[in-house]
Amino acid sequence: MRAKKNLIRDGTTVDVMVRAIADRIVVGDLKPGGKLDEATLAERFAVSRTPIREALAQLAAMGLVDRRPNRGAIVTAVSQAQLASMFESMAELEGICARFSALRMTSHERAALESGHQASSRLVHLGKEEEYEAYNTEFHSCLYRGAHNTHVFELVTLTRSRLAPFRRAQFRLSGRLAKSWDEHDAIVTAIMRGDGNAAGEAARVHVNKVSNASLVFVSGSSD
Amino acid sequence: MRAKKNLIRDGTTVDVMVRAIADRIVVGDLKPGGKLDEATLAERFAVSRTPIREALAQLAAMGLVDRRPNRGAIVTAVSQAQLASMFESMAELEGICARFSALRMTSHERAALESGHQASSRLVHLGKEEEYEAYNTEFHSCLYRGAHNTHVFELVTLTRSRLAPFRRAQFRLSGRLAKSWDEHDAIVTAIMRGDGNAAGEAARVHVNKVSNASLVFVSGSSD
DNA sequence: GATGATTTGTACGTATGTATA
DNA sequence: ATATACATACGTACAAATCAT
Repeated sequence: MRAKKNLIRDGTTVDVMVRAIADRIVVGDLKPGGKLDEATLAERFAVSRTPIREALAQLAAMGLVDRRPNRGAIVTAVSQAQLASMFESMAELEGICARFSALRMTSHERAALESGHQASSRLVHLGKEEEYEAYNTEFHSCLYRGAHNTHVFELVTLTRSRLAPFRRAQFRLSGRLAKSWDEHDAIVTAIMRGDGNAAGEAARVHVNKVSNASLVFVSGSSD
Repeated sequence: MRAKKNLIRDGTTVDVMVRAIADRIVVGDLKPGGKLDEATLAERFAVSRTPIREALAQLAAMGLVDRRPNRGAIVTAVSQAQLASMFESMAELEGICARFSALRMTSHERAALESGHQASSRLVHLGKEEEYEAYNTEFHSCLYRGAHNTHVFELVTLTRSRLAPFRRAQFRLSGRLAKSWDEHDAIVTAIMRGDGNAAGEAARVHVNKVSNASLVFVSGSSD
């Protein structure tokens, strides 16, 4: 009887729904401000309304959807100001992670960070945007883990997931790939030196650059 | 006019349940590690299991309860290490708020902060712990708002609510009241000067002191 | 402004999965 | 290890509220 759920490790149906709906939001399939009809979603995923409701509640707690009593749920429509505040928070949180990483990373973690970073230069030279984006995610995850603070990890992960819908195509801008690597390099160098303040500052600068790129992208689109 | 809505905004019963259960946890009525039986809670609050389930889901998203598939929910049992990481996060977040506050508070906000702070010295001299605690909450809320960053506000509020169960009696320790005021004073002074870095540093120091006091309390008590 | 239609909120029943003897 | 007991997860039914006409 386990044949059905063998593909991916799915705990409960609610979790599957959370990921499914979140994906549709992140991918842009469901647009900010768009209505999320429980019955429609239930039918679309061939489940009852109950798990959909719980999934929406969780997504609301994550901040991805907005849910008003008796009036249904919509994809969270973030204002430009709110978006800016989220990017600013992200920069601060990453700054914290980088600072802590510089002070606390194990030698193994440092080695992994550096080797991954060096290897990524190849992706830059080849202009492999997709692959660099994947590496980039891992790079930042290294910083989050390297901070050795579970709560900061949760906060930065939460913020990152909330920002996800607005970070598409961040590497499409001219020269962002090479610049991103240089900024990573500054962070890595500082961490290797064990210079927490420098690492934090470099990370803040880096994320702020990404933010500006994304904000330009978002405001460029018509909404 | 709907008379009820103006008094308290108790939209849905789920929200009421969230607050009710959260209160019982924060107050210590439900202890970390304690089982949260849906049927029992439903009976206790005279509602069906459905809103209880949704409330538990939300509380799980907030991190106050831990919910394992098919195995029920328990009040989140935080390890000493996790608790330390949360306090550390809190210090960082408050540092960010104080730094931003120093740079961004309106003149009106600055005036309110300073006047409240000066007025609170009276409470210290009179040894009014309860009232000072209430003021202290307001003081920190001022910093959160003064940062003018909605996302940071959410993060710091979330973290604060998670720490709430462990912050009881923080002012019972010898001399904490006067020391707290002095630390506040350093923060306020830096903000008035518009010195962001000094304000951030002062806030971090302040929260770390509170953390140490609370950690001693937690590890000292045997519940 | 009232009424009908649609959608959310709550109650409850059944089955599956987990823990215990 | 098998079976039994029990709590949870999901589905369905009904009530209440919102909106559209």
